[in-house]
Amino acid sequence: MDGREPGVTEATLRDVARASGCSVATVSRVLAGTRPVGAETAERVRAAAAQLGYRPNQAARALRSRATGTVGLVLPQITNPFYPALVRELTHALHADGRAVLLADCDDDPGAEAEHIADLLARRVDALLVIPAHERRSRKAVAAAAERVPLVLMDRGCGAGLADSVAVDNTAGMALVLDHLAATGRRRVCFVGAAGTASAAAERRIAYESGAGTLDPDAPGRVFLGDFSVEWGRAAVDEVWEQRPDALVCANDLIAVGALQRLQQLGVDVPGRIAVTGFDDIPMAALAAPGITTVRQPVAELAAEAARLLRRPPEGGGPRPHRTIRLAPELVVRESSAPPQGGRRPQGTPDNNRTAKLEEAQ
Amino acid sequence: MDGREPGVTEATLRDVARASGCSVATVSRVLAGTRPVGAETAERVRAAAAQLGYRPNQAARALRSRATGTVGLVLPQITNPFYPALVRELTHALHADGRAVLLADCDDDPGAEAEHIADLLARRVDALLVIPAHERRSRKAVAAAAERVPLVLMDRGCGAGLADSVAVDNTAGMALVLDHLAATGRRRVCFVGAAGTASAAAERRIAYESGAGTLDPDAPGRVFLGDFSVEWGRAAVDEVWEQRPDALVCANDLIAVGALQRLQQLGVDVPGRIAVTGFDDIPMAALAAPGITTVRQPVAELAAEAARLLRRPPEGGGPRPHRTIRLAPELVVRESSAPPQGGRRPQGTPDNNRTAKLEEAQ
DNA sequence: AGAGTTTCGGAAAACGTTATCAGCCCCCGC
DNA sequence: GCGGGGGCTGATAACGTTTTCCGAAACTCT
Repeated sequence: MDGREPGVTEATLRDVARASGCSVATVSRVLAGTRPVGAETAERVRAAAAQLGYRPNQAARALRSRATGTVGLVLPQITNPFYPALVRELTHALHADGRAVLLADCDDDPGAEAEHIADLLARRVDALLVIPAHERRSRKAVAAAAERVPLVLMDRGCGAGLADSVAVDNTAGMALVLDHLAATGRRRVCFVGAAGTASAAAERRIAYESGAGTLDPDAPGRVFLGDFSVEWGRAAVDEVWEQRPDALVCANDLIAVGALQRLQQLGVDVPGRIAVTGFDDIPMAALAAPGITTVRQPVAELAAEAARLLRRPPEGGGPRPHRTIRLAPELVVRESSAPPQGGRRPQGTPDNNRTAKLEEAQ
Repeated sequence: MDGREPGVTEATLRDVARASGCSVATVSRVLAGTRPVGAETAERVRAAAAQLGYRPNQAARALRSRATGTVGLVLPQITNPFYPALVRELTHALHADGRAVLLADCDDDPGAEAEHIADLLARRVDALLVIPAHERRSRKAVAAAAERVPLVLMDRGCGAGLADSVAVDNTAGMALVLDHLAATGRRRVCFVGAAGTASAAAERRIAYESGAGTLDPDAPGRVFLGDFSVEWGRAAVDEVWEQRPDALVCANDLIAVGALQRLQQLGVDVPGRIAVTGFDDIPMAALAAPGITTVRQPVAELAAEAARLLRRPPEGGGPRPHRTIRLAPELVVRESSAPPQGGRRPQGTPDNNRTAKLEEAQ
């Protein structure tokens, strides 16, 4: 119907050259805009290209110009509820720069992560965005990659000074939570966090310990550590209960969800008797009942910063100091931390905060 | 440290050839295994390649062999809670075949979808995996793409007979739910679904209408339609209430979550007074309290089938009939549909079904 | 032992771009 | 009138693979 032969083959630069009556070099120039070209010729070329539906072969372009217009995104587990939103913003930011995103899910395995990174390098990605699977065990592969292409670490750290990095300011976030709890009259807070040296775990824990003192001199000591899971959140309630806390500061939303579940199971009034807070603002935090007060990571801004770092390559010749960007988070107050005076759970206002309309339009 | 010059350049086939004392052709052959080659030479080549840390340049390979080893994955919204798990399984299945995944998130916009598809084709993906954003408006771009590369539709339809497709058997899933409700003594069920012609919406609605008759001749008529969102789930409860149902069959888990929230807000006992069921088994279904009985999509199998379809290309010359694969889902019984006799909510057994340990190890 | 047949290795031609290097023409200034 | 800049343009050499196409051996078989 479009006049092409059965052996449907893509229009190439030569075809456009032939059709517009000039050389491949000229066509390349007008299409890439690398060097000035006569107005009339340019017009002819453009017309021919449009008419033939020409699309440059990215493989050839990549081979010749040693740039694929492609960025590798390596993450531990896409099913981690915090990541889909981040991935979404990252792909949008990168697509806006005309770069495509090669996705690799490592299943939390540093070995698989190393393989994926190597594969992406062989595919000649222009840059890498890595959320390391492990603070220590990811280091080697990341370091090796970082000296071959621009690399930005996201969300989690990976030892010191390996590469540029972008993450939320966990310390500021924890301060927001503690201030809020203090302002709404909570006095006996406990921290339910995650053990280990992973940056989010450590930073949030330390931020709590150094910030909780204003509430109660003993508060910094009431720290309970497990992992970043709903299960631990459930279990932590039983551990923490003998401390008679009036607020549970959880190191992320999953822990908070677990804690909330267990508290409700025990018939404890939240927030009347005890407040619960989370971190990250995953979708589930808004949908829990009561909605969970949490710290929203500025996902779009994190993505934008990462894209910006990749745009501006190492420039200087020598080993330039790595750029570390920390973005301020935002406190999202929901019912789980409403002031305790009204002993009853607030009804009828499920979530007045801007809840992304979570819609699954299948 | 590794002896390379500052102008760090990748080892190439020529380098390996020089180092092993044979020609590029031979090196290519032993590394690609396309043709038999002398055992001793092969060994020398392999040693040299390993020693130089040679990795084939995929751009060059793609240019020459017209295959990039890359698959485009186009989806409407990665933040849709059902998709992360699917994306995870897809990337794993494709990586196992040695293919990389280019991810494109369309933000539910068919226009953006068309652009992404065109871009992926320009990047010479070997195949496309598409979850169409819109039943009708995605059709054109998908059809155009389908005649250039192997294309598999997933999860949702896109008009008739465009391409191969893989999805869950919605009809079978709905039957599982209705059988379960009948077996546990529910008699007045209502369906809370989504309007429109999108395949999941339509198929689940029709499956309900044709299957609910065995419970109660009037049941097929008790159908309430909105969209696939938590908000609609909340609102639907109020609409449906005057029907005095003892079971709410929701067309997906988000609706079920919303319905459950509203019911709890109204102080209605679930499952004592009324059962609630969902569809898809998103993570939130397991974590709601009570856990939501739902239909689990066989995500890993769906991904495996899609990968399989892509592996086996259209083969025959002529326009071969499209393959449509429907996989049977699995009923996951949780507390929200426990038999009504015990008027009290079951305590202390939050979710004995195999709940993936949802962990956010930051 | 000679002809056919396999096996292995190299030279070289693609693949579709981009970048370099000349060439051409026209115009300017002496 | 003539040498020398500038704009534009066309050949052509890369880029790093894969893939013919060929020779040169080394076998096999009569």
